[in-house]
Amino acid sequence: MADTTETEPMDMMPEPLRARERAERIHADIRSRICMLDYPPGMKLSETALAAELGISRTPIRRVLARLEDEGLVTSVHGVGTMVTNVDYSEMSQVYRLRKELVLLQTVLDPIQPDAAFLQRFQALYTRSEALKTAPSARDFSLLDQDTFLTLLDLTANAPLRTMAERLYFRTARIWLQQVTSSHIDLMQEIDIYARELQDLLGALELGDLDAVGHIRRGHISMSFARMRV
Amino acid sequence: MADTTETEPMDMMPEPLRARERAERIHADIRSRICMLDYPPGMKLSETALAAELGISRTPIRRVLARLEDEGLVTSVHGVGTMVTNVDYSEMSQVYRLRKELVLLQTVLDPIQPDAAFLQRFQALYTRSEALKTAPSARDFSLLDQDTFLTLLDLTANAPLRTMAERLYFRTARIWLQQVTSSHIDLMQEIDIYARELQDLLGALELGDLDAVGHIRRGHISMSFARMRV
DNA sequence: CCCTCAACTGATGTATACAACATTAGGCGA
DNA sequence: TCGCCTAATGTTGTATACATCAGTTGAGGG
Repeated sequence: MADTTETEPMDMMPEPLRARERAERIHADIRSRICMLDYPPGMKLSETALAAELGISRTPIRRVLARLEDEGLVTSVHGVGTMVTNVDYSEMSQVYRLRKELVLLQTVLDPIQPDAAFLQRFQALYTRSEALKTAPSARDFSLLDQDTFLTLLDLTANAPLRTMAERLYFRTARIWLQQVTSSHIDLMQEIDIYARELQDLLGALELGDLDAVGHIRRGHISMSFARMRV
Repeated sequence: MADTTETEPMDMMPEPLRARERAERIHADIRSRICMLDYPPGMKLSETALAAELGISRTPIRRVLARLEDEGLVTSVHGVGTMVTNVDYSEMSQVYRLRKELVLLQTVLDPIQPDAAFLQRFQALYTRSEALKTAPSARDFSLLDQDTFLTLLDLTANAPLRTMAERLYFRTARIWLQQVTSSHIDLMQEIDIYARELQDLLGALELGDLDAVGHIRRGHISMSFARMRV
């Protein structure tokens, strides 16, 4: 009698959030394309085109775009289109000043002491930064910076702080890539500086000195911003 | 030939964001109902019912609910419904600890010196707090606290900080009202303390001492949280 | 040649029917 | 009477047709 229907009541993880998960992937995907300048500022993101590309209808696409608009990465105007936002200096300045403060809170509010696995993950990041010296790539650099940020986010258990820091990071992550592309800053120099930063952070992490981690990051965020304003 | 169509090209404010504005109002409205416990935790918010109540379709309602879900005020489950979230102690604790830090940043990062009009607005808030002593009302108290928060938000020009502080505030604003309703804290005592806080803040504002404003608020947030954990 | 305006095009916003899903009530048999 | 299975119901998620809006283009008149 069990042949007629295959209900499979025993499933390790039924994952009733299949739809939610898909939306999450699409969101992260479009966000990544914006931050990697695959979708440059001003570009129109057609809901119809995205829907066709992903093989779904406009409805779930619109939900993702609405979230991206909340996050300040796109703006939708009725009758015109959905355009990737540009980042002006004033806004960028405000975000950076706030990030400089939040990065300190990340190691003060609900700090999580790094374990061996974490140190290994971070060591891999440092290795990548050294590899960039022999094979410079602005895109790979941006990806490394993104992975580093997300890794260091695991040092705090404060969920609201994590989400806010993440929103702020992706809000201005593309600025650096823009500056490199337009040759306003030197790629090789940035790679050298970044490798040193990761080395410094690795040393502080091995000592378990999270306070030092926060201040090292703060200093680098500040200097990185200072080098950009050409 | 102009009789057939009434285009009215001359309008003071064409307001092309009529739809956007409506969504904003609906969002603020539902958010207020949740924070005022008109929609208590666990209550199911039917999209169909809300759409019928507002005389529109489910589509714009769903957009608002999706945003509220991003803000942590509701959770939607496929096939079940959209329920008002509950706030557990751990989450509340994390939010309060973060708010204590952000309230300091609000008067440090991009401070705006209060002008005469601002002082007058704040004076009105203090008057309301004194009026509450003769006519105590938990609901009016919550509304006053909300207005006070939004007013003090104008002391910083940092847009990202403003949006984040606002999100955090509304995330846990209903906790206090819950505690009063369940008689875990004394309403009259809270009103007295709050009136004193507004008096202290008014004095600091009149002196233009924004640093004092931040620290006074920080202390009151901390003590308010301490009084709540029964 | 230039200005005006009206229709066209393509975009987002909305309404609605349908699909997928979870819960519940009820019937049927052991 | 108890347990299981099935159908019904109500929910959110999706697809799609339509409404609304803004930019564009081209024809017509001065």
